[in-house]
Amino acid sequence: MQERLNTEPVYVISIAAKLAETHPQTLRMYEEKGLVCPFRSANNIRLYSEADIERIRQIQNLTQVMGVNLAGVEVILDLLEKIRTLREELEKRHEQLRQEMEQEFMERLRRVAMNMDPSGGA
Amino acid sequence: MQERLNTEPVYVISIAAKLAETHPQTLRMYEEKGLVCPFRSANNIRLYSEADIERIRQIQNLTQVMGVNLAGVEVILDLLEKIRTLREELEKRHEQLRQEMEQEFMERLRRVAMNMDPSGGA
DNA sequence: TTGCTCCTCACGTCACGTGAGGTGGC
DNA sequence: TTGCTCCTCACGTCACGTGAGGTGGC
Repeated sequence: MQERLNTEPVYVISIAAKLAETHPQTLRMYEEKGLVCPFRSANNIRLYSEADIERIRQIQNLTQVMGVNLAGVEVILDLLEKIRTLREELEKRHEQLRQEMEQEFMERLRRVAMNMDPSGGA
Repeated sequence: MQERLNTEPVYVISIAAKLAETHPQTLRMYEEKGLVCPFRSANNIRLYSEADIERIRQIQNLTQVMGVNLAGVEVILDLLEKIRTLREELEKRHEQLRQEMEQEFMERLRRVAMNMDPSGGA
């Protein structure tokens, strides 16, 4: 439906639980274990964002479908994040290398040109 | 002690269990779940390699220290393997890019030289 | 008042580790 | 025979999910 995830925390716990097809008490447990940390309103009510819901769904998939416990979920989510970071970092390094080599090329080209046409050199 | 891991399967289950500080029955369970698959001798005896022992230690660390269950261990070991592969792959691509750009440089240099010294060109 | 929220306590179920028990081949 | 191996069965413990019970503010 939505083109991008709404990161504004807007869902109270009952709605969040329905959206992620789980139980409010389970969400409170996830928070206690530091797995999903919703915003709190001024009067202490938990408020979940779309991103939170998506994370809850991912956790549900790991626990219910794959049988992973919450200690495992924590490690796995960290590793997935690490993979994402690694990919981005290496993408960046790739681009950086390309630019460095382009610069080196220009430098070498300049030197070669100076050798071939001494009148232009110092 | 050893410089590199011996991949020959040489340890029977009691020795393997002692080396990894666990119990033979636990190793049988790991095998049943497909986590550690030792060789079998002609008379059906399990034989573990150094690499197997190292993997068992890694599993022990995940379960005993970090509290991850075996379903989680399976996912985590897969992800760690994926990270290793990803790193190697991108290392390779990095080197490949370097060579491609070097080739491109030589090509561009050749063209420039032809322009600057028409007598040498066709 | 109704329907939500907050919290804590407790129970059922299941996975994992571990031991026991009985077998068989060097 | 001794000490290993193989296997299966069963129990204790713990984590997780879930419900109940009692509170408080729109």
